[in-house]
Amino acid sequence: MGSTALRVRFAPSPTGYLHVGGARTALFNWLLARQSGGVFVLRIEDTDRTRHVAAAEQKILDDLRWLGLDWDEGPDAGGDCGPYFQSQRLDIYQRYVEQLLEEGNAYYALDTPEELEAMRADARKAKRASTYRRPDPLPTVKEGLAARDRGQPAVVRFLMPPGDVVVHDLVRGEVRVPQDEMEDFVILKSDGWPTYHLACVVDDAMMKVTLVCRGQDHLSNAPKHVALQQALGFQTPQYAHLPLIFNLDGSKMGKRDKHVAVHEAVARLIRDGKWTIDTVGEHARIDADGASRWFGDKKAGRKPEFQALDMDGLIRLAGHAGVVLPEIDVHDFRVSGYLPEALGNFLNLLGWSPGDDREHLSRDEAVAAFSIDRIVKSNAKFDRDKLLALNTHWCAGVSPGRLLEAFRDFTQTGGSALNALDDGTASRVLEACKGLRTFRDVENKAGALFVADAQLEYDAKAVRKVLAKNDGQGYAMLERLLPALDSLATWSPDAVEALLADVCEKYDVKLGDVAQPVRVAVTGRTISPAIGDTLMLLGKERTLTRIRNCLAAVA
RNA sequence: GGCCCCAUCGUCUAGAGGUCUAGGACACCGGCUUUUCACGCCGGCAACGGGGGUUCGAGUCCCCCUGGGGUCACCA
Repeated sequence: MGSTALRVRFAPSPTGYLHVGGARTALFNWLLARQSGGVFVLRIEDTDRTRHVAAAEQKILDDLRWLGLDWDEGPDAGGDCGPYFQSQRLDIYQRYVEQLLEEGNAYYALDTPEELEAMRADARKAKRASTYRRPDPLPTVKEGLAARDRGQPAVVRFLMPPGDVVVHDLVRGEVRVPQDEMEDFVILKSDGWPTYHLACVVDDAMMKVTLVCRGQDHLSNAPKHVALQQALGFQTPQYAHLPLIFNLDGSKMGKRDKHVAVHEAVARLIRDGKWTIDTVGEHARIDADGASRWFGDKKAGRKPEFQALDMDGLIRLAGHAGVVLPEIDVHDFRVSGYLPEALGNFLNLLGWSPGDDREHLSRDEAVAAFSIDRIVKSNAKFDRDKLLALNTHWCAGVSPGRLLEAFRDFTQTGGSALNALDDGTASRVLEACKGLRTFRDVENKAGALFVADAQLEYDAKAVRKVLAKNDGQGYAMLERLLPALDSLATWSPDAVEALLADVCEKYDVKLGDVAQPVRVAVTGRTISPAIGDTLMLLGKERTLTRIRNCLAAVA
């Protein structure tokens, strides 16, 4: 790998939460750095002022940390190549633009949007790839500046030098792009901010990045970047372009998916008369105008504007509408009760494999095993079933302490009612929920134990099938059980289960005939931890209270 | 549409010319376990897109076709 240490970077743009695809890229870069003693740089590419989302950086950093990916240089970490926000490096880009301009490698372009559109149309008709027609003669810098000062749109374009460009990609080999495929792309926007291409090339050079590992959607950018590097006299880093990740059905994993899912549910609620537009605003905590823009108005022919609602509002709205959001961001999985160990393991296996039959890799094992030449070339699909299986595996394999820690993050981040539990209780709940697939399972299985007794809701179907059937056989069983439980001296899972077993023998019935009525009576549902654990968690008093309440309700 | 990239079970993948009657995992199907839901255990189904070459021999190399994807912005 040469004499200098490896320096890699992850460069997200703060437009929302950390996407799983981005997380995979970050993970691979991190792995590369950690296994080689190299440096992992985090850089925020916030040069798009229109798409910038407030506090998005913090969310991204937070989810990166949650995944266990730490960076050596970047926001909160500092470093010698900062600042690590592109919005704070504007003067640097300006310098290089001037250099390019002076050396005749760039020029001011004064085309109007209409002219550009016309060029695109022409190119399409002529079946040409590049659309931009270089002006002849080129405007001088003076003319450009003058036009800009007059308020005319003026951008700076890179003057693409003649000759094909070859990119040496570590996963794809040599990629050659013919010269006429590349046009004079914009490097400085009319608002004075750099485009991605310029900022990225300049920063990678100044931050001494030796290897650029990113998604394959950037492959077609690589030749442009190489040409720019040559014009600026920069060294070209090594490149590795990762295969892309799609939904199982082949569609892209876009954040639109979430809006669409919620929108459909809300439309249904409104159609059924259960909600109005005001309800939407209320739940999403946005004003009436925002709500109506987000939802759209069919009669007025107004399409939904999804940007009217940010992700946090959308999450709130989804909660109220009873929609499980399609999970596409790291944060979604965090809120859904996944372990970072599992998500990381899963992402690690998307586009890479260790080469043997191992599927379960700890982070340390991944650091040891990872290598760029084992990266797969073809795109992958995100199979949630497999992720679920991995999560199940890690939930079972992780230490009780670690599981508790992760569970607390889940209840906190997702706003679970179980967040109120103390550590001791939470541990016992986790223990009683062994076999869990996600932390949501814990909520579903044990949540009813922690609502107030008077608030306990009974599932009608469960009552019918377990308690009421056969002339109230279940209720009868409860009547018999009540005094026995009441007089039970030691309240432990074993003692409770022994008592139930005795009852079975005494009345010659199956364990299910006695345990299920109790379960339904104390939880309102047919699902809960093992009956001994369920009653233990509930405590003797509340168990008896709930059974009495249940009996009283039918009396 | 131009250009670029890719192509093994439904999915993630192993496979770097003979050891491939193609391996593993998830999903699925059967069975076992079981007081619910899960978990767990055992077994089964299931793939080299098509056509040409090269070679004694091709899933593995080459070409074409087909299919999928990316990209063609003053977004990154």
